[in-house]
Amino acid sequence: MNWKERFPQFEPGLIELIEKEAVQRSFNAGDVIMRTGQYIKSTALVLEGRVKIYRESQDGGEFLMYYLLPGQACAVSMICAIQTHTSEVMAVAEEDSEVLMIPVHLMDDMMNQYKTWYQFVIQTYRNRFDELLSVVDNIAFRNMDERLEFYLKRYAEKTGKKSMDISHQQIADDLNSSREVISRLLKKMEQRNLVKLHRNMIELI
Amino acid sequence: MNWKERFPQFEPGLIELIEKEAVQRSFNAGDVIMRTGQYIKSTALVLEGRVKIYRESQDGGEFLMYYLLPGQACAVSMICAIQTHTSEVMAVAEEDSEVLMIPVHLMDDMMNQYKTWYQFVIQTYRNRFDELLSVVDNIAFRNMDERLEFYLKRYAEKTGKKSMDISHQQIADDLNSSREVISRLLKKMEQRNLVKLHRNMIELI
DNA sequence: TGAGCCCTGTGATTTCTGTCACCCCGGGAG
DNA sequence: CTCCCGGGGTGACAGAAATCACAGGGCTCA
Repeated sequence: MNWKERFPQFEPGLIELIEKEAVQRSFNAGDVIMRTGQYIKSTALVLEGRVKIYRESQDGGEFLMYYLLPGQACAVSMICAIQTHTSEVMAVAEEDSEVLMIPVHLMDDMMNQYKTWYQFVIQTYRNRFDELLSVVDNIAFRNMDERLEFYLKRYAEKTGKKSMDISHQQIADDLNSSREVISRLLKKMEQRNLVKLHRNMIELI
Repeated sequence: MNWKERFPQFEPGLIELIEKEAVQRSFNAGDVIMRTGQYIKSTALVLEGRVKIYRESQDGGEFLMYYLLPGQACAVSMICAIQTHTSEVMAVAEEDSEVLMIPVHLMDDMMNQYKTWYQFVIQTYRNRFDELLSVVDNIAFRNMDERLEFYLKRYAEKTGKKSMDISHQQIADDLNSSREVISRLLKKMEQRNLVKLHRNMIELI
């Protein structure tokens, strides 16, 4: 699929520029696209697949913030890009993914010259900010059982599937919890007839 | 103090427009500037004082996100403004404050016509996003004792004072915790010689 | 076929936090 | 001055979650 179809709103001049300067890269499921502390050289637009953005703590903990789907971009990479910062988050391909990498040194001009670009950037900030807000809500106000339900619901939404191929351990990592806790809570959900548990797979009901 | 001195970066045309269309309002300490669920009619720029932005849960819990100081603006009000949404956060004056209210229907044109304005908006998004990230870090990875230390440090930074006039109950509210827990943790901090406790006042060391 | 690994279930224990109960103290209102 | 109220200290307890320990089952690979 041609990348332009993912971003039909972009104006011709912008498309030309991207065509000339950006690089399209493929990642396999599990590949790290951007690492915490890494110097950012490009802004990433997702074309295909699914990218997971999460935060890392000093002592090895992880915490999932949100997913990027085709047509979306990483707000953090834009933020850091403009300031020539290092990344504050990890980006990992959760499925095989196609990503368009736009060199950061172009950002300033693109913002100035292409209205459709800065609209896209603003839109991106807004969406990520909103998602971050709901994430804050969850960890600030909710117990693990409710957070788990939210997690599963969101996962199903993003993948569009009712059955998710994921282990309890992975969920625990994403929620910065532990496997046993997740297992127990899932068991309870199964008893409430909300899910059906299988090996490496959870079915939503 | 004239509001223009708070925003020296704004270009002449923008200043004129704001002069003509915006309204300056005064709030006393404790006044609610924006309520959760309220329809947003203006974007707020802080001129004087200190404004607290926090999230509310359905069941009465609060959770402090960050402070706005003079020269800063509420990213959330911009987000909602552009989409003509309702507010997702509370904004309360923590000190007597002066706020410039810019009607939301102007936002689109301002973004298009005034470069200094959209730079300001982008900057605002970036800063708030960054703050939100560090907030997420704290609640996701840290225990209450570390969150408390972070809270006190930030409070001292924002006010520029080493002694803060605040009750344990207020801190507990901001952290969505309870008074007893905060009291105990503060006691421990006092034993570690990090603070000195007084009635309605905490001294940082 | 057997070894090793990962996934899952489950009990026991511990730590952290929230909640309840009750205390004292200081300061302002009457 | 006394009363009352909000601020703060503290113990006891409850519940959530993390941690430890261990067992069984399935899958892969030699």
